[in-house]
Amino acid sequence: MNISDAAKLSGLPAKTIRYYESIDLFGAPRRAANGYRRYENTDIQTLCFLRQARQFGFNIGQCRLLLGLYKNPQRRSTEVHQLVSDKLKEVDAHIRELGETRDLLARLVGACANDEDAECAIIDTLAGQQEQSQVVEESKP
Amino acid sequence: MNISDAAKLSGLPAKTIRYYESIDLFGAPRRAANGYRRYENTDIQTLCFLRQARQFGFNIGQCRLLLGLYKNPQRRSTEVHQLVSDKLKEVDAHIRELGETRDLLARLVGACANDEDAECAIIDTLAGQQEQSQVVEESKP
DNA sequence: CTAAGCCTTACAGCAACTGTAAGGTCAAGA
DNA sequence: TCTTGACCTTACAGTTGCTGTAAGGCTTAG
Repeated sequence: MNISDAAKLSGLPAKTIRYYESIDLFGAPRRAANGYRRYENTDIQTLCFLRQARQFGFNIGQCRLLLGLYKNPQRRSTEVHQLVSDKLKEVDAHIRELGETRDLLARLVGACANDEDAECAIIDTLAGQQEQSQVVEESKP
Repeated sequence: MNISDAAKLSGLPAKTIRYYESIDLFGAPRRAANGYRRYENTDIQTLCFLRQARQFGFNIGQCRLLLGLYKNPQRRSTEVHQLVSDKLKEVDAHIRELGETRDLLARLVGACANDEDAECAIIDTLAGQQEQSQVVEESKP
């Protein structure tokens, strides 16, 4: 099948499939006489694997590792487990971080008068110079 | 003061300050005779504002808007409120999305035997072809 | 014959920086 | 005075994971 069929079946844009080929994430398929890429059903499996892994937040390097395990019949499931639980920790950390940002934003929203006045607690907070402990002298007055 | 002082005081890398100048987010400061950028204390306020806004997840475009409001004494706090509560909604949506990913990952981790065997529920799940409803015929068999 | 709809490559662009190279400036110490 | 090191400058490339665009070739239906 041609690349657009592979795209439909895998759920990845054709452009992305070519991109994965260009970075050697997905092996180059054989070509038809006219130069068109020809994909097999097994290629679709692999492309789906990549789409899913990306959807789960694995970056390209991690996808490469996962794909190596996927293709390796001698893999041990504990290796896969390790990769995925590391990613889980990563996502958890990200969620916590975002949660803190969320709370700070909520506090800002709550503090703002939300009226026609120029005075604004949000602006005041954003302009706060947390990093500045003292005023520095001009290098050359 | 020179750019490295401004960097220390604002908490932004000097490189980032130059970058903000290059994209017209932060106005170019006057130059000393030797060509060095000279920053005033009021510049530090603005740079801190930008650092904080970026930390809160506002992108450069949104920072531009916020900065406009910051610098405009005729602003109405409701405009600021709008921007920030929009961002809050954005962050909430992002957190929900990540939460779903987290749950799916946790399910994967739970399903994996985590042993020396090659059989792995994670690999099986990732290879699942959700998008594929039927096998497509070869375009040219 | 032509028009649409595929396919190909190559290059540019996105966000928001960060790294590197190549060179100018400045203050302190031997 | 020379030199060393820490600044500063610009310009360009690289990062991540694609996506858009251009320019052209192939294929198929009418």
